[in-house]
Amino acid sequence: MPELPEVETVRRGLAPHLEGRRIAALIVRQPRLRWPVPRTLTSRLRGQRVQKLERRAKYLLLYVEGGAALWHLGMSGSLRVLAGDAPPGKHDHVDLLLDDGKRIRFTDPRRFGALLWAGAHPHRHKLLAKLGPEPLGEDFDGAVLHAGLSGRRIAVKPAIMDSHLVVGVGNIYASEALHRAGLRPGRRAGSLSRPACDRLATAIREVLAAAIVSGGTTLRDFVDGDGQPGYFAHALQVYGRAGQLCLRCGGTIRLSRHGQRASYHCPGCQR
DNA sequence: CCCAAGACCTGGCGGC
DNA sequence: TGCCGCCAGGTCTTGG
Repeated sequence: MPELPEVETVRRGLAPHLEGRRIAALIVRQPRLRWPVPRTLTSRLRGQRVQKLERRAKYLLLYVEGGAALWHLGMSGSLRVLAGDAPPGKHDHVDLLLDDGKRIRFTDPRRFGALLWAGAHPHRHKLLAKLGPEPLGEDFDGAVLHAGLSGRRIAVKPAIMDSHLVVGVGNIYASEALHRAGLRPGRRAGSLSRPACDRLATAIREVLAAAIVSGGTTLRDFVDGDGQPGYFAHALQVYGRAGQLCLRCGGTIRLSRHGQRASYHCPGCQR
């Protein structure tokens, strides 16, 4: 479900509710997520004041005194703010209760999400230590992309989805960014010229930034209220549009597959 | 090191 | 209706 823009929007929606508040309790109804939720997490968080809610890649980092908890939404996870008591549904695995009576509820039907303790130096945690640069940060550009892709024989699409190269490019935005850059998803990663990498890096940044802007309106309603999540609210140019016309050149969007994942591209304007 | 495939889960959909 | 196979926005782990 959540790609980087969604996770960032959730962070922005949640942070004002969390930061500065004290955690009254952590209720874990279903500890069996991607990895078991540590039994000790409850006592680590209870009574602690939330210092900050940060995002790294698609992970949320909940900082308290002594360290940070690491929260990942997986493929089907969501977090939302509830005002008070509300009977949990089948997939409402975790509640974080705050001292003002609010309840942060984690729902995740597929249980690919994770909730872990990352310690006093969370960025050194195994899951974060080897991640590539943030796509919207200063450490990511065409040069980094070019260096990371050179010599690689795999298709460029799965290559840019590898979080060791750059984080936060999920299946939807990989297709969208390649379309924006005019590159076929099946192109050998190592065949991209430096200018092509410049275009692709820029496209990745623009696509993600635009999704954060548009996601901010739809997803915030979801986090705070009872609207529907706005994952498809963005103006997608190719993703999910097989057989339809390309909005740029009028070609017909094609569905292909790289690895096990669906890719969409326009043969007319992507080389 | 590189790459492809498998693994973890549930739910929704189309087809018979 | 019911069952079956396939698909889904992630990403770590394994095996060649």
